[in-house]
Amino acid sequence: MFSLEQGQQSISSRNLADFLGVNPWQIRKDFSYFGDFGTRGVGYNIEKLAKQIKKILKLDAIHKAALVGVGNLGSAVLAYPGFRIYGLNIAAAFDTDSKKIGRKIENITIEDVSNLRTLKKRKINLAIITVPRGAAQQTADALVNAGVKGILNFSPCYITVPKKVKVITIDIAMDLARLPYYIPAS
Amino acid sequence: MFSLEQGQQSISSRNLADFLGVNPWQIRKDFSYFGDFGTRGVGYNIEKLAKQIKKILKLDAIHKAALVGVGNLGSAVLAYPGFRIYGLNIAAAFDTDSKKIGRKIENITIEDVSNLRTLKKRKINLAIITVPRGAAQQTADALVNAGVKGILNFSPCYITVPKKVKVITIDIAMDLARLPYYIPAS
DNA sequence: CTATGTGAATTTATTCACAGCA
DNA sequence: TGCTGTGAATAAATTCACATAG
Repeated sequence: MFSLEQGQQSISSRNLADFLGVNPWQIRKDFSYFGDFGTRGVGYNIEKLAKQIKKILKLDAIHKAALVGVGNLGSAVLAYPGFRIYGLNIAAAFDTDSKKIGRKIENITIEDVSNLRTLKKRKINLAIITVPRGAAQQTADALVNAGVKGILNFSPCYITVPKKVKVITIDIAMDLARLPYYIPAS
Repeated sequence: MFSLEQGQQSISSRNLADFLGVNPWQIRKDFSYFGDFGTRGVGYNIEKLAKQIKKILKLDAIHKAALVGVGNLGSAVLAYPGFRIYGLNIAAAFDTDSKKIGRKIENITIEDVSNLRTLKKRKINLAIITVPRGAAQQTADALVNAGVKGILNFSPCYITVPKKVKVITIDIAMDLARLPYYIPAS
């Protein structure tokens, strides 16, 4: 179905399509919308392709993010591997619990939420909300005030922000709820 | 923009559309594909509508799920509110750590992963994987063996399963990486 | 000869406009 | 009159076919 040797320079639309489970012409059409970065008769240079895609997705620069709420979920997110390959860097963590403040987790010192207003100065404009549901909105308000432009929200609730701010909400229960749809009736 | 009184019986396609941020005719067209469950001149009976949607999404029955890996992330998922409204019930938790086995968390006793094979007997066919990346594939294999039909995977890696099994992977880093795309260059 | 890039053909989705029912 | 449900019109996405570059 799919073969790609270690150290290979290029990949064809067919190889990519097989790997992703789509058609070759979809790959080619989609790429062509952003310019022609393939070589006829050969395929797509892997390094060049990765660079192009990162530029298109605006992942060609380092982005710093803050995390608010260092409970179980927050700790898990801080320990989550793989942020780096997207150019992401969790640069600060905040909580309200005085027992946690000052402690270090994953090399990051937990700060009091009152320090959130320093985010703009520190050029952090992404944030992750992992606080209890009841505190989500006020946390979002504080983040927006601190100049944050994008929020990843793990609280199972709607939060209201100015429309210049982008919010992505991850509702674990909703994701789990999608599964039964694909399962044939027993 | 949107008004809906407490205790109201029906909702119009316009109200729903405003609330969801889409057009009224989208609502009507989409619903019509599944039959006509609205009343002309009035709107959609809320209770009936909810029941229909639950049936379409196969959420009209209780689904039991198991969680494997009771670390920070697993504990957070067990404590996550809101599973019930989707008819979901996390009925079992598993780990390999003998220090955790037997302990109770959120009223669920943590079992040894060797007990996974009992899932079929217990009619649990959904599972959540919150184990470290290196253990994800073998966990998935054990789950498939135990008759699990749907897996929600929080490990940032591809897992291979028979195609009759549905996997939804949540990669927190990838979700965070989506945000910069929406943020105007500073 | 191989694999891209792209117009043209086809299919699918969205939007509109209004007939029909409460 | 008000709002749904749906055929028709429009727009968008997908698929095809092939000229073209390496």
